Amino acid sequence: MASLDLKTSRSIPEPISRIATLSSPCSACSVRQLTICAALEERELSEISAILSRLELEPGDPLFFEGEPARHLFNVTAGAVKIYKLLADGRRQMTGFLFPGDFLGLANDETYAYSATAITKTWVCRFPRGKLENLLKRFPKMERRLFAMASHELAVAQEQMLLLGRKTAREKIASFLLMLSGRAVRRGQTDNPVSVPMTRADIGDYLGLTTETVSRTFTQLRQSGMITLLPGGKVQLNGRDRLEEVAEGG
Amino acid sequence: MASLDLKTSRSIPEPISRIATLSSPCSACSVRQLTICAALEERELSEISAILSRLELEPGDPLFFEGEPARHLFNVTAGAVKIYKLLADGRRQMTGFLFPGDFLGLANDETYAYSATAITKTWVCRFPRGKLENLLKRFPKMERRLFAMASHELAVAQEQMLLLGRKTAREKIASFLLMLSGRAVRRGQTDNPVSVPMTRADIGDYLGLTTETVSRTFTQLRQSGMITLLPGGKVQLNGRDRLEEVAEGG
DNA sequence: ACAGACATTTGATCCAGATCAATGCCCGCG
DNA sequence: CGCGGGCATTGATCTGGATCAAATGTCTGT
Repeated sequence: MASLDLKTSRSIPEPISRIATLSSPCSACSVRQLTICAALEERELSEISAILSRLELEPGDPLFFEGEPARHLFNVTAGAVKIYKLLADGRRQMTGFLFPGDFLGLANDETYAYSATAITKTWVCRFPRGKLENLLKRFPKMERRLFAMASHELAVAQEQMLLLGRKTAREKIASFLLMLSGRAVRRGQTDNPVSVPMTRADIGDYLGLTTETVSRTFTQLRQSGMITLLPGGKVQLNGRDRLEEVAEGG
Repeated sequence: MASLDLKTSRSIPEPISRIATLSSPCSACSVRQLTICAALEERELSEISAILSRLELEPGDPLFFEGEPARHLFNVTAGAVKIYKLLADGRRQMTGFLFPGDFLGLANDETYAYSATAITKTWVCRFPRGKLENLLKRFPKMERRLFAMASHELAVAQEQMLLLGRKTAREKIASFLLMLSGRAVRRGQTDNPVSVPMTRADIGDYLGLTTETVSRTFTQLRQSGMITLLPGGKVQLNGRDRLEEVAEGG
């Protein structure tokens, strides 16, 4: 279970997450079309390049903690990140899993509303909040892009509320696998088998279930032939249509 | 329970929701400082006034349905609106209750991601999507304001995920009452007793509970002296601190 | 004031998923 | 090659909230 003092503020520990020495140019960024940077022309990329730092994170490294002053915004370029909120007694709700192209760190008041931790070895671009805001003022297209991404997040969040409030364990797991698969395909990766880089506990905290129920439900879906569990955290979906029917309560 | 064909698209039935004849000027709008219109100078208000229609809705009147083409955006100026998503078999998840100053209708793709219905007699300003977007381009401050409102919604949505996934019935109801109270105060209304204009069924669909559990939990909180149920859908909070402790699982 | 339609409350029972408890599996490391 | 520490799985049992079932309130319109 979570140690209870996760909220005690320490920010990114620079010794662990060292600044990448190789600054590969933004023009070569493989996920640029998925991020806010898609709003910039080739010749404008140097502007954003000038304000970002590239960080490399090990599994378990924190990006930031809930309640901390929100000094940076981040863009995932490789790996996977989990974002979550905690209750005082340690109960945890994962509010999202982030993959290459995803953006995080938007803060409504001046502090982060959630904590963020790398799941796998992860690379991120980090933008100082103030500098990025200045850039947004100069490039309205980029601001519009960011707004569009936030709107999309909002729709995803509402879908997740439907899942958390009204779906059964079986429906939740089916929805989860389809979500991972759909997101993989949007990033140009293989959608089947789907890579599931997080632990059963993390999945449970995302779906509002316990580790045990997640495990049992995977077993049950496997036994009914809808999925096959492959080594290395991969899951093969045997017939997306059947899973979709389960996910929507059919 | 919900009739199952709610998704069959009809949009606002104009006969029911008649266009207000009195177009009180935006300069006299009592909730202007809470909405996107707060971003405009006094002299710019005519621009927004020119593209909006004022609608008056009766309890139960729909604003729009999930899946419908998203032709309009709305601003609540008086009353209360519920927004929700449905599963195929009629299970419902309320994703929000909206009050004066709140904005709705943001759509990520070209269709609404949720349905919206008036709870009480309600007044809204309605903006055609395309015309509002043109205005946003001309008034970047307004776009920034809308973005800030969306960011705020996102933080609220994450808080709601924590509630849905990890809180007990008691904690959910306590959180709900505090949320209503906090929002009332932001609109300059009395925060205690708090007005609860929605039914037990609606509350249940918002908190991921059944009507019966909502009712029982209200009774339980009443019996432990933390709240008093007043006529006319009002609830008096006896000691906010105690309720807050309950809401955070203390 | 009264009928009818809902909304709410309360009671009895049930069950999906939580909790408690081993055991198995896998991988890194000495 | 065997040992130790996290996961993951599986089993047994418990329980919070769902479900099924009546009352009982409370508005609305006539």
